[in-house]
Amino acid sequence: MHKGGIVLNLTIRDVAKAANVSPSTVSRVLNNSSRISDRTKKRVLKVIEELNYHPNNLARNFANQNSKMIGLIEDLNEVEAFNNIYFYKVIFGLEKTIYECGYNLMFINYNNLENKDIIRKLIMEKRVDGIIFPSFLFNKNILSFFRKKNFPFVLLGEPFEGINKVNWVDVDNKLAGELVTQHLIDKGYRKIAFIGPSFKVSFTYKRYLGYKETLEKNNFEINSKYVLTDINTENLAYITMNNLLDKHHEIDAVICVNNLIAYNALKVIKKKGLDIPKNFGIVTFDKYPLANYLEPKLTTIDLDLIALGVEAGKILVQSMENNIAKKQHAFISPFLAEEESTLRKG
Amino acid sequence: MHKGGIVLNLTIRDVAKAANVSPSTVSRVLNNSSRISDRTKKRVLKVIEELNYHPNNLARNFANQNSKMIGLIEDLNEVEAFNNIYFYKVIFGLEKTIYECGYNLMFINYNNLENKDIIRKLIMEKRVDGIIFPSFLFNKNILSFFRKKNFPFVLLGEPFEGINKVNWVDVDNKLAGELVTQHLIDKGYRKIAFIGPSFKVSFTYKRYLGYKETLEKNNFEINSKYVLTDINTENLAYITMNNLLDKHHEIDAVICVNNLIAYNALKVIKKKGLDIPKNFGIVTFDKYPLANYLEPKLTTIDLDLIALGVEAGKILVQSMENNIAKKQHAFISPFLAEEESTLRKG
DNA sequence: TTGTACGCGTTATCAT
DNA sequence: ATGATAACGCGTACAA
Repeated sequence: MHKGGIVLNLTIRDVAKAANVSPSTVSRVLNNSSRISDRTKKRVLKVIEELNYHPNNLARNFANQNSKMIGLIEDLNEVEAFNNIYFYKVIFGLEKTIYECGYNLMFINYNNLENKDIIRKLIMEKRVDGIIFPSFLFNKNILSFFRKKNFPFVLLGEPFEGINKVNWVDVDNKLAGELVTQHLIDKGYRKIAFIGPSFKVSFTYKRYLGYKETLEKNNFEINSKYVLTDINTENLAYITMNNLLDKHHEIDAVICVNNLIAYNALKVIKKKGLDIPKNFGIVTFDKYPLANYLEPKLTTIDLDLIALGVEAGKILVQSMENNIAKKQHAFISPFLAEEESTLRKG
Repeated sequence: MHKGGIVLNLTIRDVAKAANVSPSTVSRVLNNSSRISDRTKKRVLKVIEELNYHPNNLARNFANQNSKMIGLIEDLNEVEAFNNIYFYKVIFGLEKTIYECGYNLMFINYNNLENKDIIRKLIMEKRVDGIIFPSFLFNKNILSFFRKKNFPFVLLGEPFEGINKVNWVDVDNKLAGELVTQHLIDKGYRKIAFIGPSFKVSFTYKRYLGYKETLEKNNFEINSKYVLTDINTENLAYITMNNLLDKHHEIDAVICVNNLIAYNALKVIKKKGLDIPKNFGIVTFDKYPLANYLEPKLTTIDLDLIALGVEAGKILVQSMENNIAKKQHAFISPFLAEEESTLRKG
């Protein structure tokens, strides 16, 4: 296609002309919309093929006033390379799911932004048709904005408030805490410690709740001295575990909320000469990256984070296309993966 | 804004009316384009603020015939959770860089696609303004397509052919091999083995080249029996290392091309009772995820993969905006991070 | 079933 | 420095 010497892109009109139909017919074929005779449809398709015509997505989006794009906001930073497993799996599952539904994924790192009002911007400027973001960015203010706009979104992580008013997905961390605690009890461990970051980190608190309730259910005494939180550096994990074992020789198992804490706790346990799993049990959550590469390999509660991404995508697409008011949430079930660190007779 | 009872979005015309200027003036303010009187500019800006007007990005993209979107194609699969570190850092650096230049990132997982002709599709349909993809997807066919379209792109990884005809970024793997080999030599290790995946995996071969040339430079004999490749499972790594040490007691150091091979090699070395670092040295590439969490901690050649993403973004944006014919490439320099596994007097 | 005509919101060109 | 007007390519209401 040339006009005045400048190469132009093929349009729906060019196809129409070549196929001896009107532009709207071509459009209908493209969107395989209602009632087109098979004969013309085939003819048009053939011309499209011959001319190597590709619809201009910019024009389509404009005409439809949608972007066919789903925004994913994450908060990645440079140092925490260990977060990446979470990110990697969620984005894997999410992209796959939405792509199959005809959407593309736009990724935005909150951490890199100077303008923190990104959510409003994306929506007001019609850059995305739906949006997924971590629940820590959610609040009443944002909620009323979404309400007013009637804009579809899904939170990654159960929000602190309004859990029935919005779509969200999360790992069932309480269940994870229950599973791991019951496992230790079944294996005959009796004095079980719990060590993790701050309770403000929601999965820490949830896992703790599972721990606590399972102890209660089994009529175990709950000793607050066995519960250590606010462990946010590797060094602190080491020191804390060391103090704990010095003070409480009766402790015979520990639940570590993350791989890094487990790594350091394990170091302490080995240094003290305790025999794992015979005299001491240790467990953690999430298999990657370390749990299976320590000596001994750690029993973990493994989390299907790909499924988390898949669910987020499904819920979002559903609420975009059906425009349903009913809010959904998905709890991904964790599962026990027993390894050497608790492998003894119950 | 209402028309016939339906809520419409604010347009540039509404702003124009309210500010008593023409739509084109508003447009000029929005794009802070040439010569607008400060007075009108301020007035328009004030109205935009008051009305809470946001430009419709779909219309903008349509009018400009660009998407302000950069496509990143990666090939992630479900199982290889260890590859993700690479992915995480590259996307971090890339997104940051292009966002600052006014572009958004669209992420596509090649692995999830049934239609493998994604690159052409993205470009023909004008879904992206520039594209970044792994060099294994690159070939003559694709090259001629890009040439014809004059479309900007950057390869992740040095391509096998046409290295001066296209933009690409890569880690300087040959240098990495040199650094690590020279380090071992400086530390007094004399019989150095090399163990990795297939030479078809380009970084394996490059690291090997660095190893080989450094041995030559130091007048060390090159023994092909010390070079073991095609190690693509953990089990194979273990067996191969075991055989190697059984046959060649004189070996006193090993270079492991990745963390997983290093993990298994280390197991063998320890099982054989060799004293690290005193009598045996072991090194690997990339710090994450395992190198610093093994006993002993491994000396590594660390790779700044964030910088890789940053460079890819810079080169792409440059070639999009300047439309320069000159092809660029960036080699990211690796650096030695000495740890316990080679920590002895040279 | 197919064709005609117009509108989507912005930017660019050409006036003034 | 600002305004009027014509694209940009597609989808769709309405007509036939």
